[in-house]
Amino acid sequence: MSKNLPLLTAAPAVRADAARNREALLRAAAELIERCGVDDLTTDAVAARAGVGKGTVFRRFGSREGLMASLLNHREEEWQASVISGPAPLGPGAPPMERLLAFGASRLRHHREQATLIEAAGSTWGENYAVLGFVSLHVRMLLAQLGVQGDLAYLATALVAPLGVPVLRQQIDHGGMSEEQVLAGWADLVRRVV
Amino acid sequence: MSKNLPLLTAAPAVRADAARNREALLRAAAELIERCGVDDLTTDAVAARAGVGKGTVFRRFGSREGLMASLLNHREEEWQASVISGPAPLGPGAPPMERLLAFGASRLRHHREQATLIEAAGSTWGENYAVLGFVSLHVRMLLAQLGVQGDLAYLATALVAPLGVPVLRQQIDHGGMSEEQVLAGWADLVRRVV
DNA sequence: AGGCGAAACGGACTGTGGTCCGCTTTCATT
DNA sequence: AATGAAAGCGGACCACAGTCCGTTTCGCCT
Repeated sequence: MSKNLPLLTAAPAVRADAARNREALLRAAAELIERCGVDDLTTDAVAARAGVGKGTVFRRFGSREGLMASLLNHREEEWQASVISGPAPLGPGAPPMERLLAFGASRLRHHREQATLIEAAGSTWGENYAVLGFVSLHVRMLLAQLGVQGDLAYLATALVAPLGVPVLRQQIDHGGMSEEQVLAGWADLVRRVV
Repeated sequence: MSKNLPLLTAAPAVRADAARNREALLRAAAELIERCGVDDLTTDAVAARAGVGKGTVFRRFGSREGLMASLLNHREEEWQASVISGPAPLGPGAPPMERLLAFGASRLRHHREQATLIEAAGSTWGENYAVLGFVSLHVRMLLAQLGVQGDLAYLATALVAPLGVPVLRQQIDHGGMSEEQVLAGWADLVRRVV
C-alpha cells in the first residue's frame, strides 16, 4: 500500500539533497561566470560557493565540461520552447519557408550569444544527442513540408552544420564577414537546396 | 660584408638545436601515439622520449594541442599537395564538377582517418587559418569555374562545413548513417547548390 | 520511533598541463 | 680562436581537473 507508485511518477526517485545541491551548483556556476568569465571558472570555486564538496560537482555533472553543458541545456530548452510553441514565424503558424529562415536567424543569434559557453562545454555539448536531434528533426520536418525530395535526414544536418559555432567563428571573427552577410548567405543556400 | 643577407634567406635564422629538438619531439610524439593512442599521450612522456626537457615541448609548440596540430599539419600538407598537383580527378585536369565531388570524398576520408588527432588538437586546429583558408579557397575556385552565382565565399565555407569531424561523428557514429550515405548526401547537396 | 540499506557527501590525494628562471648552447663578429 | 649576447634549455614548481573511500544523510519499512 504505497502512497506513490514509483512507476507512475516520472522522476526516478532523486534524493532531495541531491536535487538541492544540483541547483545550488548551477546557481553558483552561473554567478561565478557572470563575475569572472567562463575561462577562469574552477570547479573548486564552484563547489566552495555552493557550499558543497568538490566530489559532489563531479558526481552530479561528471566533469567540468558536463557542468557547462548543463548550464547550456537550460537556455537551450528555453530556445526549443520558443520553436515549439513561441510566436510565428519561429514558432508554428508561419509558412514553412518563413519558419526555416527564422530558424536560421534565431539559431545563429543563439549560437553567437552562447559561443563561449558552448566552446567551454567542448565535446560534451557536441555529444548532446537530444539537442542535435531536436534541431535536425525540426529542419527535416520543415523540408518535408516544403516538398523537398531526397535524403532529408542528411540535408537537415548539412543545413544545420554551417550554423555551428566553429564555422561562425571562422566566418565572422576570422574571415571578416558580418552576421548579416552570413545570414544572407545561409538563406541563399537554403533557397538553392529547396 | 656579411656572407648571407638575412633578408634573402626565407628562414628566419632558426637555431640548429631548436630545429633538431623540434624534429625529435614530433618523431617521439608520433611513435608514442602509434603505441599508446592519442588519449594516453602525456607531454612528460614525449619530452622524455625525445631526450629533452618538458619546457622545450611548450617552447616549440605552445601547448599539448599545439603539438597535435603540428603533427596534423604534416599530413595536411601531403593532402594539399595531392589537391594541387596530384592525379585527377582530385588534382587538376578533370572537369570542375568531378573535381568537386572528388574533393568531398577525399576530404571526408581524410577527416575520418585523422579524427582522433583532430579532436585532440581541439581549437588549435580550428584556428589554423592556413588550412581552412586553403580548403575554402579551393572550393570557391571550383564553384567559380562551374559558373555559380552569388556569395561564393560563403557558399564555399557552407559546403565544407558538413564535412567537419563533429558533424561526421554525429551522422556516422551516432546517427547510423554509412560513409557512402553521407557522401551521396553531400554530392546531392552540391548538385542542388550548383 | 527507530533501524537499515542505499545513495550521496566531502575533502585529501593524484596525475598532468603549463610556467618560470637560472644555466647552457649557438653563432656572428673580430 | 676568443668573446659576448641572444636564443634555447631543463626540470623543479604550481594550479586545477578528476578520483577514492570513510563518513553522513536520506527515506522507506516495520
